[in-house]
Amino acid sequence: MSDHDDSGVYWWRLLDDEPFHNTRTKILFAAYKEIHLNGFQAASLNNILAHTGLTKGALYHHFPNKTELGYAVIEEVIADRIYRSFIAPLNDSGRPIDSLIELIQQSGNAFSLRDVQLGCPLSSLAQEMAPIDEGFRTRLNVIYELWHEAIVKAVMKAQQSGQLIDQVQPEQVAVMVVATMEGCLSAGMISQDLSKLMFCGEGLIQYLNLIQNKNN
Amino acid sequence: MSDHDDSGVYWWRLLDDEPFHNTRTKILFAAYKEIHLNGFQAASLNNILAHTGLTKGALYHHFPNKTELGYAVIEEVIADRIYRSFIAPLNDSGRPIDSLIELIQQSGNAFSLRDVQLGCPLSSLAQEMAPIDEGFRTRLNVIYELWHEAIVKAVMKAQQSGQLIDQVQPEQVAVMVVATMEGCLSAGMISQDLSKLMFCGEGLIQYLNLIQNKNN
DNA sequence: AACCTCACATACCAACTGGTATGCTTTATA
DNA sequence: TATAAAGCATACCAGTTGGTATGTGAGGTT
Repeated sequence: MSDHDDSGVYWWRLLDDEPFHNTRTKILFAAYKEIHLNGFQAASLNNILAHTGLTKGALYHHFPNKTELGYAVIEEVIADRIYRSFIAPLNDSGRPIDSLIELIQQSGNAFSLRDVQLGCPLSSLAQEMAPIDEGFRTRLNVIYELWHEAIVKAVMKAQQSGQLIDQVQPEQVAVMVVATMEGCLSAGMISQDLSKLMFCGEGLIQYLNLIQNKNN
Repeated sequence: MSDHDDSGVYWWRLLDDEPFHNTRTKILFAAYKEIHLNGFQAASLNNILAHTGLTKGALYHHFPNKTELGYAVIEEVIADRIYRSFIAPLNDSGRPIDSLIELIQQSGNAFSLRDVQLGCPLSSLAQEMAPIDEGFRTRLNVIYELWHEAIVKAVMKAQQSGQLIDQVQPEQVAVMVVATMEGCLSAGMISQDLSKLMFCGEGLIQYLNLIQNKNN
């Protein structure tokens, strides 16, 4: 079950400048893959080490235990990818809602079938660990809040320049956009159907169009 | 981690007529709870049996292995609860969108804090098992498709009686509604904040209002 | 009464888990 | 150059896992 090939094209592509050369980072990314595939609890330290060629001595030299390794994966790998993929691109646009729509479209198009099959590492970890470990929950929650904040800013900017209809509450839009994006990914994953994911994303885009003023 | 009290009020309340008296069902529901708490892979058969007072002989008399037990939990417990909570209530309304909105509101109000902390058993199981076991994925997908179909019917009915704006595609609305509902639950779970869940739900309701014709 | 099947209980097992104690190099420091 | 510390490797451990082989009592059948 846990064996796999690493040939999948990830939408959160690895960046070239990431320091893969040091042992700690090797373990961190191997752990990220294992966790992404099998979940945290089912992730095997022996598997992680087998993929890196390292041993248990190396692991426990850099991390005190499995739980702290999981925390580090969240803070140093997952947070970074979410930020680069969904938060950073939102900055400073004249028409923030349009650039949000564009971001959703681009994200959707970047998914391979394998990406969709594996699901979103953020939401799957949240589903698994949030109910049973506060350390996981708080660390994952930080990422979600950063994400929300970024969208809130964008919506408020659009609001202030009169691009939105009256009833819109920025925080509500933010929470809903994030929720729907992850829900769309989940729908694509469970159906293993990329078109279903895109279809769902178009629904979200329709919503974002409906809250915009037509006469502007 | 796996110990817990069973005092939580579930929104998918157990119905009185469910046959708890026979051994198979006892195991089934104990397994459901364990899986809902810890996920399937981390669910311990020994824990399940300890909660029922039964032994391994009983379990392996009724189920060939752990995986088949998981399948049975999906088909006989989870499917039933989703159907009763979200699918059956959608039938035959004069104003289907309004009754869908009402269903969303009622569901939201029925959540206790503990319900939200635990998350949705359907989506958490999907996140965990869909990528690594086809048997789980297909069985969970059946539930989602039934859910989608029911909403598609409702939207088409509203469409045919001219209650919706032109751009609406029923299947798109269906996929998005389900996706957003689960995303809202996820947002509530990760923040451990009921108001965030409700807030997200109101966003979805706003969407459902926006796709309705105002002059009707 | 003999027999058989069902419905479990008991005892046990190999495999794997996270974690630890110790040893060995290499590098930095003094 | 002596010494300390960092950065790993090796070997090992108790606990837990899913799974199995066997035993046993009740109920029905002939």
